[in-house]
Amino acid sequence: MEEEKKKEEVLRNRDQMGNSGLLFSDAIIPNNNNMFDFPFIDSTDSSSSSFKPSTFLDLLATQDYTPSLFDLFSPPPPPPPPPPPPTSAVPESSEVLNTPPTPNSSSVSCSSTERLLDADDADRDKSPFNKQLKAKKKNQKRGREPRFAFMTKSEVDHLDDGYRWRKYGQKAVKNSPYPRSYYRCTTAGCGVKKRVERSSDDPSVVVTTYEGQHTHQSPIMPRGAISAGAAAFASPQPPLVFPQPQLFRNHHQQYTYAPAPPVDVVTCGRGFDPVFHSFGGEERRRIDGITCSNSDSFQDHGLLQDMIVPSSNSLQIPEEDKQN
DNA sequence: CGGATTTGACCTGCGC
DNA sequence: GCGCAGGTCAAATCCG
Repeated sequence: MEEEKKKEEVLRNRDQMGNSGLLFSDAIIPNNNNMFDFPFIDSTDSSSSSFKPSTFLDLLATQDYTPSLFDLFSPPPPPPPPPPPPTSAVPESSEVLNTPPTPNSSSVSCSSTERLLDADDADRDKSPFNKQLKAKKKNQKRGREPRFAFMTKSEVDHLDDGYRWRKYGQKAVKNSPYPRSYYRCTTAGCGVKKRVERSSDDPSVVVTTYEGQHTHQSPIMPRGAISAGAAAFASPQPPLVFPQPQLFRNHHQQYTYAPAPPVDVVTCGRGFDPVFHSFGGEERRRIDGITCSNSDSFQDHGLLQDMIVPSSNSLQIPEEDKQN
């Protein structure tokens, strides 16, 4: 019963989001598949062939050198990618929406990752913090950093993802009664930022957007749990990591996919399925060709459980990658 | 007392 | 060029 209600709620949210579109100017990529079924080929990895786990779990089992789940979404090393022409429809910044695991969060959606790290971004990642900030100011352009967005149904705005964040600003968002909070990773040398805001359409949904990649491991992250990510992207260098969702430990979380994104991301065949349950669940089921796991029967596999990943075909693949 | 948060001001990009 | 909105800074304040 409860499950049914949850599903309905998720669907509702999904619809709302779909109709109104998230605030994200960035693309939110919907996925039809359970994150774990998703082949994790990050667009970043031009050679997706290197690693194609069939499920997230596979990823986990495969590699462990990477600390965070988000690694999966880490942008590829440095492909000097000439920004795809507008026609390519590849948005400057695609984001991956996933579910941030927090106690209060119940549903999440995921989008795609932005893959292009322009030189500027790369520099920032390497440079000291203040330098990054200054650079940012100079090049304040939206959608340039790799982003990873989560839509979480949560009562709390700031979800604990395992990293330490420091709030450095808050702004009112146009067309939204809810303010947007800006956080920066407090780890020295790590310029990862994240924005947290509530959906104006559905106040119960918190949209968390991670920007940049962690240059360190999650301070409170149990190593094995999430390492799969990096592997997924087959990125030879695991240094950069996305915020690690410690939230994934929470059970009974449902995930919702964001509405179809205006991105040229390759979306799954038919839109996305709004509700995804924690992966690793025993009762995975296919809905419309989508594999889902039942949150109720969900077992604790670590943070990853709650992660929902876009299906392989829903993953946005950069033009350059596609060509490869 | 040190670290985190708040909050108004400032800067930058973008659309008109 | 101007105004708006988003993003960041930094001083003040709060809290453990």
